[in-house]
Amino acid sequence: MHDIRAIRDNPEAFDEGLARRGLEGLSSEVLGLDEQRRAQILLAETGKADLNKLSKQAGEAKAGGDAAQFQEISESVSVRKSLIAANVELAEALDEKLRDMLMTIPNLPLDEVPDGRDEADNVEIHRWGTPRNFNFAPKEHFDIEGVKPGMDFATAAKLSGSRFVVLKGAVTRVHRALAQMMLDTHVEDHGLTELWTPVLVKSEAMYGTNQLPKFAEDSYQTTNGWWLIPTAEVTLTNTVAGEILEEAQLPIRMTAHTQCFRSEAGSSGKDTTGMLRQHQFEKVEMVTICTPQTALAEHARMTNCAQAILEKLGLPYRTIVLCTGDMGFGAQKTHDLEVWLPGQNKYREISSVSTCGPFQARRMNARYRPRMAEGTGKAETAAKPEFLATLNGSGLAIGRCLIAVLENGQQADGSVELPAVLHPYLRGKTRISSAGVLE
RNA sequence: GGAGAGGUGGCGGAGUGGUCGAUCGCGCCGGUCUCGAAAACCGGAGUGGGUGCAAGCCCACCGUGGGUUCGAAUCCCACCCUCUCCGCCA
Repeated sequence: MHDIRAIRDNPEAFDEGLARRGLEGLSSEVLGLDEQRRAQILLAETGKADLNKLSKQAGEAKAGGDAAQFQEISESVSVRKSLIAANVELAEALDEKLRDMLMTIPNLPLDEVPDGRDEADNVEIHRWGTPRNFNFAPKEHFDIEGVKPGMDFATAAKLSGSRFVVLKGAVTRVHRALAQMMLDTHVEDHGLTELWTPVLVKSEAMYGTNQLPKFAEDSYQTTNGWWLIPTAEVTLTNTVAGEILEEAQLPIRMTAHTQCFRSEAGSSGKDTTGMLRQHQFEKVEMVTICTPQTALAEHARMTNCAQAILEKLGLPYRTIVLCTGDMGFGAQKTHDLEVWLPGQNKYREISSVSTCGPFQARRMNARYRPRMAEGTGKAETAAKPEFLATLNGSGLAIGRCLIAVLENGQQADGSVELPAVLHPYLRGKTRISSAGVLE
């Protein structure tokens, strides 16, 4: 959510930011509403101040035993009350209207983010690994002989419909090994704290991380009002909602392995075969809570954490900066990691790492108390709470990572050689045979 | 699901109709003392909003939403949440 003061102070910058995202300027609309709202607040509060004064006088009259005076004041109060109530109601309505408007306006891109309309304008900033030279035509994951017995879309369709999968045998072991390897790496090599969280959350949490109010149709809701999280960003980030942290506690770097649920409402027809795009999938998520000043450094760090996983797996990838027109709603800057999928002969998104600045924190009312500079301890310099910065990134999407491992490791005979880093997690097994057996 | 207790400022914990935005303790900040620190003592400090060049003034906030009253943290109603015990259960 945007800070109305910032818009008031610099409406041009606000509109320029929106323009960079390909959106119409909204400052005049927002500020017009803000002005109305403030005028109404003034009206309502003046009325309330009046009433408060009269109440006090009534109390004094009563204490002084002046019944006539008390009677007169009481009556004058009741006459004014309804008018003031109407003013208060209108003020609240305008306040809510402004808040609702601010809630649906996306975050502004940082200066350094490249301008552009869509994914064609994204900029590659890093490339690692060389796609293997296959001496045969590499297949997509669901067509590889050794994978077929372990990836059952027909049975999943019977149970749940399209965009679901049943994994069996060797493939489940690899899937599970990937999750463990990612978590262990983040915890031990990268110093993140592992959390295990609910996947059912209240609406407030979904508001905090921008899924609501604008993107309700992308997620699932239970009959009693809980939402199924589309990503652990929701639970991890909202752990600090409503809190005031001490600067010394920062940064807080978290990771969690969870199920994720997405309706994929806007993507019918896209990636319909295979398990690239599912309604239910697993992901290891990373979230950092820090000061706005350190957010960019943390963003770079988090990108490295995600890249490290792909490098450990020996999977070729590239990292791109999303252009202004392709960034998600809450992001100030986003890196996407794209892994090489030989079956598709393409790089495909496997991780998205974003800094939101104080945008989500403002929604969540998540703040920190800045450390005071030494020797400046006057009362007026006492540290006021400020909004935190929040960052999130996949580290990584496990299903997509599984696909990448299978496609990149496939052999001419339909077997799959698995990355060495996974062998310990497979009790020394190194490959899936063309018959689908882990050996 | 049943019974009970409770939700107050950064934390702990008072407060049961009118200078209570809230006693007190801890923690925090400044000062005195000290070579320096600790202790002790003195002083300061809630959050959000409106208004004003500013000093300041005003409004709201004691889980949430209603109600009673001239006036509510305090009384009434509904809801939410937490904790304890019992039951059931992975």
